[in-house]
Amino acid sequence: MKYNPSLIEKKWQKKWSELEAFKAQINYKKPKYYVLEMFPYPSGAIHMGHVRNYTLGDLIARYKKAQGFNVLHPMGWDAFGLPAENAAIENKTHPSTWTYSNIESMRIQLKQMGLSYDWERELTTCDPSYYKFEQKMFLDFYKAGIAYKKETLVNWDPIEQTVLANEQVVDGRGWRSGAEVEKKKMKGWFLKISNFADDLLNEIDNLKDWPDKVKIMQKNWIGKSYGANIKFSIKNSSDKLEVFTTRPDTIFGATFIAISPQHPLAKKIAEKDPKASNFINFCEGQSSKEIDVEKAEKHGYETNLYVYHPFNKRISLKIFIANFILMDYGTGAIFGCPAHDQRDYDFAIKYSLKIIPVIKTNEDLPFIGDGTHINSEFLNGLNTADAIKLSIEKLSNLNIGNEKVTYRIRDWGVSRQRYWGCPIPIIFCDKCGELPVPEEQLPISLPSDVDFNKKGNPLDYHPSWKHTKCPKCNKNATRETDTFDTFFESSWYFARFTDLNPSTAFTTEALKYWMPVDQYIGGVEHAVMHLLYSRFFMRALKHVNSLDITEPFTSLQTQGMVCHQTYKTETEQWLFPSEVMKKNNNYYHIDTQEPVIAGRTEKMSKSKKNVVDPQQIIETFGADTARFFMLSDSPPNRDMEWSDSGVEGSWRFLNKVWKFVTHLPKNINKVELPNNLSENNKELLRIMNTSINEVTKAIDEFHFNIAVASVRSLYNSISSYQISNEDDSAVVFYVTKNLLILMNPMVPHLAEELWQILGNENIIANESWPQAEKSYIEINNVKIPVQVNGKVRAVIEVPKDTNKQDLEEIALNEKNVLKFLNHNPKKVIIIPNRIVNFVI
RNA sequence: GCGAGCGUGGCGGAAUGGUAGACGCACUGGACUUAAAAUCCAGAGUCCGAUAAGGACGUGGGGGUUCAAGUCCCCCCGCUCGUACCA
Repeated sequence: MKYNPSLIEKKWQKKWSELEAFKAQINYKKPKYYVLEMFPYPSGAIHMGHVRNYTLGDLIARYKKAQGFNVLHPMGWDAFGLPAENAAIENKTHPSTWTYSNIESMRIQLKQMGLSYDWERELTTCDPSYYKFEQKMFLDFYKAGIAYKKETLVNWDPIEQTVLANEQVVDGRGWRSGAEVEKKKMKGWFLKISNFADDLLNEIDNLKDWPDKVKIMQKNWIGKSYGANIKFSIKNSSDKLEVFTTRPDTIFGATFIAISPQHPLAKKIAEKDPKASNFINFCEGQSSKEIDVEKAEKHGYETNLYVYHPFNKRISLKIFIANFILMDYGTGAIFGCPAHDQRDYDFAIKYSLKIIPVIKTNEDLPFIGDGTHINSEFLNGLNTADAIKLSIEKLSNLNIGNEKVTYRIRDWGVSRQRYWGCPIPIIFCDKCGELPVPEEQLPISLPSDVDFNKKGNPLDYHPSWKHTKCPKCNKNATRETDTFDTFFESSWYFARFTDLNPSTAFTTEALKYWMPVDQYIGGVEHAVMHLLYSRFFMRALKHVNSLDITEPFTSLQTQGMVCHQTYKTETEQWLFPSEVMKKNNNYYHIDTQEPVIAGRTEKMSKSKKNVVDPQQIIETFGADTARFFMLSDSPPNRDMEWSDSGVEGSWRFLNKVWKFVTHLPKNINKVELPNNLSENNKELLRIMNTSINEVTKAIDEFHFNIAVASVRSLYNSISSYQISNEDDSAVVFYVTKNLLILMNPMVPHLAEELWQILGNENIIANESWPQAEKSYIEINNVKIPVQVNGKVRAVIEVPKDTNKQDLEEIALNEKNVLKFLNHNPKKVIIIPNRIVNFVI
């Protein structure tokens, strides 16, 4: 009987489903474990990134089940978003039709992988039964002052008459129309994440099982900084200009003032100064992406306004309007101290402004570090910390400034001017103004009869959808036509999985039992936004008494990307790996035989065609091989390279295991170990118990590649074991059973089938995880390297815990050690069971 | 630009500050076969040496701490992720 994955995989998938093997139990007394992988956008087909993500989660889910936990392992669809609208325009299919048919095919693919999901808990975010709850959440936020409306600048495509996402702007032009993108002021809805900034920041330190890199990125994103606000008096005016600075100590180095083009003062200046107005228009036409703002050449407009230096009225500083000052940060105005800030320095050089050093240094300017203050009147002689403290004290004594904490994080703009998203439940009435939709009218569903051939937002030009009655005065009114950012849906789906109750978003008991998610797994690209929004959302929902959770994810693991070599023809056309063949270390096109250039290994992407279709792999080798390779190749949090030969290696290994187990003598099915174990028996049991420890530890530490290596080693030991009597057979049988249990989370179909072939009646999915027995693992002898000056010159084998004296003596009997010890050692370092090092 | 991460044989990777290269891929030799594939056995970081014993070098580059550094510290280079309307 040959290993036939397509046969056995279908068989066991059916069996698991019949037995409801992975259904989360409603037994709130049992210890629980909630495993979750970031749910996918239903793009149409699963890709290798999904296969990796979901294999990692499935391994954990099956492992925790074996350890006796009541496991919740659900799956759903992040189903709103731009691609559905793009497909609607390109293929003339309705976003809903397109999305739901994609979900159908992807669900089939996920099932083919044998993932242990509780499919009864599947959810789809574009379904009104899901999004109706978030309309209620929004209304709660609105009433609690967490949601508000304000003006922002958006990318406007004048030809398409639509707002463009940042990714739809290519080199300043609309991706479809090619028109130069304009900036348009628009009102949109925001959530006050800034109100929670301190708590979001402080609690990061309590996220013990999150990767440090993610925690650091979130801290930096929130960007809490301590400094001062300083009110400058404007010359010949009663107006004040307030600036924020983290370095009030450098105030005597100030040589200019710069304000954002969006600053109210800039607008006031522009009213009387057409050149200023032109400059502001120019700045607003520039990209507002952070990366573009930072990289753009610095431009300033020199106004004819001055402010007085706060501590010396004889000094006045000119006000510039500058493109690199962000209105969203601080007060939208800064004082420039070129000697001690790189950007101010660049600006000062460009506009020939004075540079006054106020910190003593021998280094080149700008000097950013700490030091003794000079040219700074009352701050002279102080270091940075003391100077900051004293300058703030003086400012507040004079009533022209105060200590100030500022955050980099901006409020979350949740409005999108698109059709395929959750409608925002607000009504505008000419008489009564802006009003929340009464709760009994929820959900506000999307209309299905929309036309994507017209320009603009389908919800806006739909003939009837937006027209409604004012809930207060019953006169004609209109609906909000903006829909939510799709991060809205993904900010609470994990809590929804705990109970899909149709009438309420959450049920307290289920939430209390299942939340928080014990293990969350997804791409590192979500390190900040999705994860921070989710953390914020729980706090916001708690604030409006919807639930009582602060942190949604106890442990987080971020997976690396799946990469593959790239191939190009000599005419620079990308090729799929399936179009390329290798012959004598050269690459050729499989059909045309033309030479192919093999490029570097990069993240799999459709544009470079370096993708391998999981469907193909599953059909050729089976899901278990795909899973096994995914786990074996690289540690989960690093990038991995998909290679055909690696897959074949995994396939070969699974075949070996299959052949070995199916060829075990039929009569060896013994449950008990023999009473008198031979040395060989003991050695095999030692290896097995060591493997149990290794695999367990590796899984707990998320080093699944090591777990795989350990399983392979164990197999190598079993398969090379010489069976010479019945006792040997019994031991081999016993060890093989344990091997299968260890392999089950990795290759569940194969494990089930072989388990059954060994004569077991229960499924292996219900077996308990083995515990290593210490008595087998203990060893008598250890090998210790002997070094001379840190270089290994011999290895000695000695009884465990041999004392220092004996170790030195034994080491000094080694010929090769003596060869390098031409005189008495200056120092001898001996750590029992570890090392002997002679220093000469 | 800013923030974060990563860099170890031909390749993927392993290594509580204590024998660098576990486990695998590719490769080489052998067995089996008319032959090939598959399978099994063996070898293998590079260089010197005899294919041995043994030695030198070796974890992106440079410097440092230490009896001992892939691991800790400083500087540099390269690649990747994020950068707020892609998900």
